Amino acid sequence: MRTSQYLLSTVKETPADAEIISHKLMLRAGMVRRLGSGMFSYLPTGVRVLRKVEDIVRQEMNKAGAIEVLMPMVQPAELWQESGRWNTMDAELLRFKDRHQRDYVLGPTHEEVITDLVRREITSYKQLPLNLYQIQTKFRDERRPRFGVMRAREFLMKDAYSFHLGQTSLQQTYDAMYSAYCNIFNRLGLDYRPVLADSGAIGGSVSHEFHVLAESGEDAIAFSDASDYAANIEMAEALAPKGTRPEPAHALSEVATPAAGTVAEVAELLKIERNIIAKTLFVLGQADEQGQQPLVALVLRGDHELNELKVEKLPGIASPLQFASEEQIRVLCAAGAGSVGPVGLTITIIVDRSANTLADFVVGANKDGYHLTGVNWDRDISHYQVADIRNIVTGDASPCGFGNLVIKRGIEVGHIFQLGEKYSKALKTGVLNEEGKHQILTMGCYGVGVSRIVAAAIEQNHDEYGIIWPDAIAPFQVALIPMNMHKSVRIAEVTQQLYQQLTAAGIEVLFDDRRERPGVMFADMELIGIPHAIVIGERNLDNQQVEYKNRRSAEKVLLDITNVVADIKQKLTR
RNA sequence: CGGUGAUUGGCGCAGCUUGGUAGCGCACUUGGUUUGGGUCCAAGGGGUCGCAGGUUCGAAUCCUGCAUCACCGACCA
Repeated sequence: MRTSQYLLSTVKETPADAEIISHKLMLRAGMVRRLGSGMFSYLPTGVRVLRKVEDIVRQEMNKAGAIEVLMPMVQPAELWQESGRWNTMDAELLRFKDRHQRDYVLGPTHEEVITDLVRREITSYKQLPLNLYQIQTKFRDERRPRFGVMRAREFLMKDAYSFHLGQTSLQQTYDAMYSAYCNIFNRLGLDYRPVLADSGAIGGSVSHEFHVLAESGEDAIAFSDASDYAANIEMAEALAPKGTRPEPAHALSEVATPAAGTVAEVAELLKIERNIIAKTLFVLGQADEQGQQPLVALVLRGDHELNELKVEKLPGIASPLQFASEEQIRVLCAAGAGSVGPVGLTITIIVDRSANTLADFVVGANKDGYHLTGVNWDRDISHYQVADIRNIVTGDASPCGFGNLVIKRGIEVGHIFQLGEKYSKALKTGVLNEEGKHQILTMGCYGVGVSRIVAAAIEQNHDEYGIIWPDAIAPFQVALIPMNMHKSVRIAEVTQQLYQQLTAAGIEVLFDDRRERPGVMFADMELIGIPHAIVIGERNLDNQQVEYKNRRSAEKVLLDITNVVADIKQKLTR
């Protein structure tokens, strides 16, 4: 490709609304342009990278035995009503009507459509197992689109769905997808980790996320420093602290804590550490026969954070989790939220494992402006349950039994689930098994965020000059940068010749034939992130040589003109 | 969804307080100059000032409503 025939669209100034580096660089490098909130047009350079990622994903899926299909982005509401997600998915689901006033959704994912397809096409156990995938645009009405294509509303995703007669078969495909995903991210050249995950809104049980590690990642991942254990922070179990709870040493007493509402303020006022304060939160319990939702108290150590996901899974708790209102708290405790505690409460009290090992701790007195000190479990609070309801923190013992946890940030680029029968049951999808009996299918589903990978790759591969593409997904592999070509016939001839040779060898070359100054060409090729550059100049030409420059290492070497193609080929396969 | 802020040429911004019909840098066009790291000089083209209403002799500027976009927050009592 010649730059004069191409749409380079690079810009010097960073548009004001770009927040993270990948977003800025994708705009500056002329890869994408924003159309509306969370919606992007891809310019030629962006498309090239997107297609490379897509191709790798497609190849590895095919290799793993999955078969490609393509399903509509617009889907009839009936299917979503049938699965129940018309009601449960709520705000993220973009709904609209056609001219006949029929309801439709823009597909945020395709479980309903694929399950419907399979229930029509698959009639016998002999056709199973089956793993179908597509690479398709999705639309999710994110509550807050941001970071460019990283969290866009419209995005490109590979989604695969597998169908089985039983858990053994599902596990086999799941394992095959797990290793296919490892192959994908290895080939992409990204630093990634598979982590244990929650299956969230999609439903199901066993699940792994694949994360590209990056400071700007929106997810926190817990790693063991002594094993392969890795889990999304919302999933990582906080083990009960070792050792037993100390015996009470102090009597219960009330202290005035005017104007101290938060844990930090109370700690400051009483000159104590936050970890001997217990904070109490109130959530709604499951509705009884009359539809009444009792309050449930949650007690955590002052320096810990509630894990909503863990709480939501406990019996007796409303799901989705709902916090009690200020009024409800005041009615129950006769005090504002800043002065509440578990002492004297008759409702269900759930205590975090760590808070449970406290002795002589501090809680709100259920009296505005007062706290209790010297509080002890059993002696002062008789009925309570103990559970793991907090987020893990750095240094906690790893649930795997080896080492301690460290927390890193990651960008979720892949997610595999064992769905079970959630959709096949709702949509009554089954076949006759070997015994001639009707059996509901078991499903798995496997997603890769194709457009998100592009942004994630940039987060992990850039410098002050711009993007540094891994070879596998670079928009072009080689940049040809002639010095003063429009004045020197010799330079022009050699560059044309190299362009033809490299192109003929199947190498993707961007030949900068613009009438621009060298600085402009260097800056653009570096911004776009082309991994290998060849600079053709008069001085080196006198020795029948051109200069090679590596984008990542900045290594410069002289190559003999006659060897350029071979030398570049060698660098590309390395 | 809550809070804050923004909206002026393709991009980044000034002008608004104190009303008088729009300006700067980049980009673009033309000519010249320069040519191994975003040259320099000159001359140009391009804007219903987000939309709708109001106040006024007169509105980018003041008032009202709407729209769009962004940031922060959405357990941390």
